[in-house]
Amino acid sequence: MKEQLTVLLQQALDTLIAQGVLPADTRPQIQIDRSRDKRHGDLACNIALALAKAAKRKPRELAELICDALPADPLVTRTEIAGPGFINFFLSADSNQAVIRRILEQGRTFGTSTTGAGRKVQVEFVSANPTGPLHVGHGRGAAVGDSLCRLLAATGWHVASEFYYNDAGAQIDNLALSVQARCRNVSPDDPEWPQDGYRGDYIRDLAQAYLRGDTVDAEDRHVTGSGRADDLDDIRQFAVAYLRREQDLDLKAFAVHFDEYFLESSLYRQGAVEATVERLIGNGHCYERDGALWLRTTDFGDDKDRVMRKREGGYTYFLPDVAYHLNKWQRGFERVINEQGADHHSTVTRVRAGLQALDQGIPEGWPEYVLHQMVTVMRDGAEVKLSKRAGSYLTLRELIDEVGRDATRFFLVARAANSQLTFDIDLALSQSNDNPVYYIQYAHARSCSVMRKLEEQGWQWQPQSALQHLDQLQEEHEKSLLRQLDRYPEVVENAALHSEPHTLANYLRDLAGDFHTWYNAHKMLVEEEAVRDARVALSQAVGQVIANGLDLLGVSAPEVM
RNA sequence: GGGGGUAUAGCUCAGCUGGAUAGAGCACCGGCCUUCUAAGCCGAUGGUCGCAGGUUCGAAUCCUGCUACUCCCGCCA
Repeated sequence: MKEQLTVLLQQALDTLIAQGVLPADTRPQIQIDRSRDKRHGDLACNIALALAKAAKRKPRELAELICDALPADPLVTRTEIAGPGFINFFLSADSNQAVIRRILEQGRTFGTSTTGAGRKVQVEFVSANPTGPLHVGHGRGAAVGDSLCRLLAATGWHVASEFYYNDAGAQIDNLALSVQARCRNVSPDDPEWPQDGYRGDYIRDLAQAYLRGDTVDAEDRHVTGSGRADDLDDIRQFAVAYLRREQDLDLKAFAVHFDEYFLESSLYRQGAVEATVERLIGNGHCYERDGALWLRTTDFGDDKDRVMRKREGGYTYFLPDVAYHLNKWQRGFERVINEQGADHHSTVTRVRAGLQALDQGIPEGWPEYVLHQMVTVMRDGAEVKLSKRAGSYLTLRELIDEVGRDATRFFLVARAANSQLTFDIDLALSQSNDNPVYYIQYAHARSCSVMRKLEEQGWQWQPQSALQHLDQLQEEHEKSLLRQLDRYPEVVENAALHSEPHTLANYLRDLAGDFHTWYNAHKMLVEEEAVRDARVALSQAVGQVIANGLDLLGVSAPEVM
């Protein structure tokens, strides 16, 4: 609808240019906004305010001229000039009601677009090292990252999801030593316990499984434990597989899927790390100091230079990170979005600097980052304390078991990533309108219930004939709902474009609120057939949009509650 | 000390990327009411958008400088 209006406005401006009212070189950005206030019509345009100076006229006067030059169109019933010079458009009832037809015809595809045009985008998220179960912070990454994938796919991108992890570094050695200690019945408080060992109880379970000779099947590896406590390498293999399997189960419980699991070790095996170092040295961005090899990242906006190769010869994590991202670039991803905890923010500049130093024509802002802030968990009005030293923390799976997948996903995705999040378990569990998940799902269930009730009463409802009666939707509540429904495709588009899935969550809460209000105010299953047809059509449309939107958040839309 | 993030109603948070009188839910207050599903419904009150400047027709939104909270700042990952 905005597009049609833009065309009309452009024609009006062309006319004014031809008449000499506007300078010939006017290249205006036509911006059309939805009116917040009903009295300001349906859509508003600020073009007269923006062009007033160029036209050397008062904004209202120019607005008048634009309106006069506007071609007539059945879409627009009338225009009005308001405030400092806004042009308000009042659209025909017909065009407002047409959204229901679009929704019912398009069904599950309503709200999707082809904006991405099949271009390749990769979303990397979670990327937890296999040293323990996933915690709530990983859950936030999983919820946000997976929703981003869904949003991008819905807007026409070719999406690949990826999980990156280190299966061979110092932390994994540490893991193996911890498991070995447990195999030998050493406890975290014993003097022989390894320095910085992983103290959690899961290490004990892991050790027992190893000693039993269990076989573990993870998504990307399969290992049988030998049970030999002396074989540290075997323990390492087993421990990584075991914890990867645990994480797979966590992700499965969360309905999150990855197309690719990428191993840091593979970069070394393929020589990608060496090749990257040589390239960086060859480009003259490196120097030696104190026996270490440094990259001059300050040339690319970092606040200090970074060590790439340590004095003892090993590489810092930063170098494989650069090699990894070069690999992503070579795989042809036009966009790469990395979803990570905000504590990794310092790597952003570093990785981008490294990529620039490679001189491969990689854009400066590539890759994109979505960084999420910390999650704290509340239960019974008090913060659930997480003790890293004792290795005790609330795992993602425990949270899902307690409040369910839908509530967990919704709560973790419903807040802007870059603000801190408090997860209120009591709220997530409550079946009341305080709980947005319940509130939204209930709106969907209600819309389904109306249909069931209709059939019980022996009434017929056919979309084709119902669509003939949309002019019956005259109540204010119905008009607000129509406006709300009409926004949905834009909401999806913007959420995908700006990597902000929380805006979709907010939208759904608003839509559900409008639906409940309408439901309370007006009976749908009235005797009068035309009115009933139209209202059921609206109810169906709302249910469809809620189902579509919830799906993009990875939340189910139950038909009965 | 350097950097990231945040700051909006008593509380939890929105605010469509610069638009018109800043919104919602809780809480509080006043009415109504038990329904096509069982979250009751309607309304009122409540704001120096952290502070101070700047940019322009117009700023919660952009820029600069402060303040508070928070996270990061290793030849760990």
